[in-house]
Amino acid sequence: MTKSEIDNLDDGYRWRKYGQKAVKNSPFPRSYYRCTTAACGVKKRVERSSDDPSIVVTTYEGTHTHPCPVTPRGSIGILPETSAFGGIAGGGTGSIGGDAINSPYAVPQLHYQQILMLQQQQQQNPYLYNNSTLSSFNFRATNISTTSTNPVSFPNLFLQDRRFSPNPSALFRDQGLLQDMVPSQMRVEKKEDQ
DNA sequence: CGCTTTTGACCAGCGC
DNA sequence: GCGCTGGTCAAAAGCG
Repeated sequence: MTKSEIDNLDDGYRWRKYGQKAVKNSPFPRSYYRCTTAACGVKKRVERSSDDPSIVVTTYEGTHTHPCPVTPRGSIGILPETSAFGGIAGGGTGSIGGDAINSPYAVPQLHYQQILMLQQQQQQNPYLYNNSTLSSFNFRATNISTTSTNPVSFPNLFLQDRRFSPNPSALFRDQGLLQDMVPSQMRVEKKEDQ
């Protein structure tokens, strides 16, 4: 679970969307993605939480059989092995089964990408953010990696959602959502199962 | 031209 | 068996 107004979180892998469905208990559609790398059948589902639209629930299914690629579509997608999250990019991400959202591996990647996107958004829409919100992200980001030049094309991400949210700009208007984006609260730890 | 996204159709599982 | 729901397919369109 990741707190973000952006659905299409870039976790460093390349995904191809193969379906989208409206789900029963949510006004938001669920999107289905497959890893584009040949011989890697990892899938992920992306949906928005019904009771908190600012939360994106990403469910990974399967394990990547390849290292995290450098995505040619403008995102570096690389999480250094020496990062605070330690060796995530080595390929052992995700977990099989419905509880993949609780994977201790997948979540930090999303978190990292979010930081990069937030930095980008601040550059494009500085007036939307207060200083305290972004300063914490900048701090975390520089601690994670110094190569965080990730030109995520976030306007396109909103185009994707446009059909399903009558007024997407409302998400931006509501500064409260962004102010809630505290890094330590981005991931919902739910450790159990087995 | 190749790759990705969109989107309606199709299919399988499940509850009644 | 039927309807509902979630997941996948595949053709068409879009994009760089």
